[in-house]
Amino acid sequence: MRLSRFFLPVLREDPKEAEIVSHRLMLRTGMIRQEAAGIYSWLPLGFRVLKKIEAIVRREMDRAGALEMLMPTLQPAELWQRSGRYDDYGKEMLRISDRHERDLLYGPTNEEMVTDIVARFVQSYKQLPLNLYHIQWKFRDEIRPRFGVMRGREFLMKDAYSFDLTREDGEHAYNRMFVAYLRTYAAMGLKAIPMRAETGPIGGNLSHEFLILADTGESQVYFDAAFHEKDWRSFSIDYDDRAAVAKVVEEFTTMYAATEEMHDAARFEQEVPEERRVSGRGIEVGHIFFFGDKYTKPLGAKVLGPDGREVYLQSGSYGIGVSRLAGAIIEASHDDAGIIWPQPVAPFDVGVINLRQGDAACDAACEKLHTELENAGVEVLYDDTADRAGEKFTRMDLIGLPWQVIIGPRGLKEGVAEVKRRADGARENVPLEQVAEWLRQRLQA
RNA sequence: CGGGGCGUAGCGCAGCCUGGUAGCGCAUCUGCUUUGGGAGCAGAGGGUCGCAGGUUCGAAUCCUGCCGCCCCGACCA
Repeated sequence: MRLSRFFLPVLREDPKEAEIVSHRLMLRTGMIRQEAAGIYSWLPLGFRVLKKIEAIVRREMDRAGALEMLMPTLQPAELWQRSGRYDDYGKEMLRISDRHERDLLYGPTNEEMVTDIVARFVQSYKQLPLNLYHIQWKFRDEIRPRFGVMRGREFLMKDAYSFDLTREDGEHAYNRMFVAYLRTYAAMGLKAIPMRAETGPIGGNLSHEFLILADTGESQVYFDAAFHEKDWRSFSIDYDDRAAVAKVVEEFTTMYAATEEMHDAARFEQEVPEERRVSGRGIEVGHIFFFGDKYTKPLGAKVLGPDGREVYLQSGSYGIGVSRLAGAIIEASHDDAGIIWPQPVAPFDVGVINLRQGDAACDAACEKLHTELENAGVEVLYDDTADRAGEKFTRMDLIGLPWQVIIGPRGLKEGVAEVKRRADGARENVPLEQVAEWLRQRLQA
């Protein structure tokens, strides 16, 4: 992609409304544009990140046996009247009426709808287990939207729903999602600590939140430093092996970790040696619930079991804030110069900087590398603009692509390009003809 | 919803107190010179001063009402 043909409206100055770093950087890099309080357009750069996050979430959900579908943003009120939540949900739910004055709502979540689908089509235990998910925009009319996409009113969420015959099966479904979440965050270069959570308006009795640490987090968290020593890399797992899945869950839930609401200071002090007690701020990036028949009962989702008796399904729901993650990742990964994207979610893998646009040798070398990289399947943003060198460096650091290739007359005399790693600023001169392969190897690693 | 603040050019701001018909920096456009960490010179374009009413010869400025946005608190992916 040539920068001259891309849409990258970077702002030179900090927008005054942005208080926290991710919001500021998302606005400055032209990832998003605010349309109303808590409602954003995703411009091309931001949209690429959103798609990357979504792809990782999708891959891990599919891997864990969940099935992707798509439910609408608008839902009939009637469905929610049956579960009793039409009144319970309060003002946070956006209510709409159509031309026939039928009551609709912009979905804040989809338990009712998915349960209704399952109730209609699933009659036998032989059709279980079932886990359906979608990645769809939600609307919650927050009292106070803030911090950009971290607490928007409209936001993109992956929500999965499991349906099983027995409580044991249901808990295994819960555990599968738990493990899938660990893998998902790890694949984005994040450590998300699972913590026991309150169930809120979703209801139920088994629930965990996943939080990543960042100074600007909205939750106060307390946990055992032993979490830092865990192996967070994507580990392989057989999702059908109940014992293996349960073991991973146990491994990540026995150490103390709690948010403010669930924190028990006495227990914390008793279970965790003083030097390992950590407290800090966290951002909630996922929340999973197991709630048994809370929704299946009122919505009539029941099947015949092997014994010929009717039973209500055991279900759970599992959410990941996809759009919030874009902000959360920036909170966890940036420096004074700008964003430092973990490669799996970076909008492009590599930025090529032509220091002397218009110079025949520089143009030729950049064009050639640009083509080589694209042919090799590397996502590259080539700064072919006539801007000055300093502006190009600053802008490239700001948008935070993992790798930069700097090509100018000075290096060309030696037949080299300078390759810079954004994360730590490490630079290396690489012979021009080897740059594409050099990068390809590092991107695969 | 309670408390605080803001709305003037694409962005950041001044002007408002003390009314006289809008200005600065950056950005944008043209030309020339520059070119390895946000260049210089010369010129140019761009504003319903959030909206509505009122006071006045005259309102960005004073008064009233409304709208929008941000920040702090109680709730949430």
